[in-house]
Amino acid sequence: MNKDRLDQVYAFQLVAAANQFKKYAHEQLLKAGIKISSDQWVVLKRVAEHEGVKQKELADLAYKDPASITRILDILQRKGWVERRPSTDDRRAYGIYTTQAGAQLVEQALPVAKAIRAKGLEGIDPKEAEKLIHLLKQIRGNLTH
Amino acid sequence: MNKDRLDQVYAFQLVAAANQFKKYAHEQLLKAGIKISSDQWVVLKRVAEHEGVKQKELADLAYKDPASITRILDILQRKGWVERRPSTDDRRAYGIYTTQAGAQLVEQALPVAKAIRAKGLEGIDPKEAEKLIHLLKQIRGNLTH
DNA sequence: CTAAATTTGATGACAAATCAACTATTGATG
DNA sequence: CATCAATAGTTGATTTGTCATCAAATTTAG
Repeated sequence: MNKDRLDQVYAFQLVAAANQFKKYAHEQLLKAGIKISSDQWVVLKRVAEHEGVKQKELADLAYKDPASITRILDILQRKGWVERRPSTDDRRAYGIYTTQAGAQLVEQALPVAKAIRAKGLEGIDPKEAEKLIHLLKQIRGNLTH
Repeated sequence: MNKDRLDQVYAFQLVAAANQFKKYAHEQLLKAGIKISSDQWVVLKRVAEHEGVKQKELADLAYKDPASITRILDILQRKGWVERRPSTDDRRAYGIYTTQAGAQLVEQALPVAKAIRAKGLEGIDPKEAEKLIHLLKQIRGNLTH
């Protein structure tokens, strides 16, 4: 009757589910012939949705640290999926753009990403899924100063 | 009205909430004078609950990779909180035990850990929290072969 | 306009996750 | 019993997250 049993602690399930999601996503994308990680995908997708976005904005959009963005962009650039173009109005900043290959890859990966998300929600009522999103947002808010 | 907007995609919120939890926990534990990460805490707590546990069992209990367990135990050992004692019945394996300092630290950190979890659930109905745990388990199950 | 404060991005250090390769030991099978 | 597969743990490589620090550029104040 130990209330602290780890498998009943939400935080534990939260971290475990997040890890499993990343793992499954990476694996499924690989299986589809797309060598991209879950985090790289999030960033690439955001770039595709906001061509010319600055790294700082990207960090906000993806809820990631600017340092993480720097490194993920390094990888995406190395793979030839995005470009950094010097910003005209601010010489400290870059505008980030997808390359043709990057845009193509986004189109190719979109249905896979959708299938991955659907797989996670199998057997879960859409209403419940809505509630889940709301709860996750609230938790994150509670823990953010 | 884009249903795919990232902030509405559960996986995105899942990962963001998990990261935020780790971050907040680390920060609060530090503020309480306890230099331990969220992941180290999970492992240390499990060791305290299962003195003499083997690393493989620990990996299962904590939903972590054996390689992660090895490295986290290295740190916990370096900090003087756990011991690896050669297993008598299997010369490949170790029994993991908390040291006196480790056991003390668990006692000291327990209320802090509890407070951290409570903070995350502020304003959330306990029934909802139950549901959250269930949903997270189901998602993890859906994505696990 | 100049000096101070802020912002953007990069980098190094550390922790952690994943995968693959490796050693040592154990267990099973012919 | 000898061999061979499975298991426990370690290690290296790569990616990501967080923090702290830094340089360069911009903005704000005096």
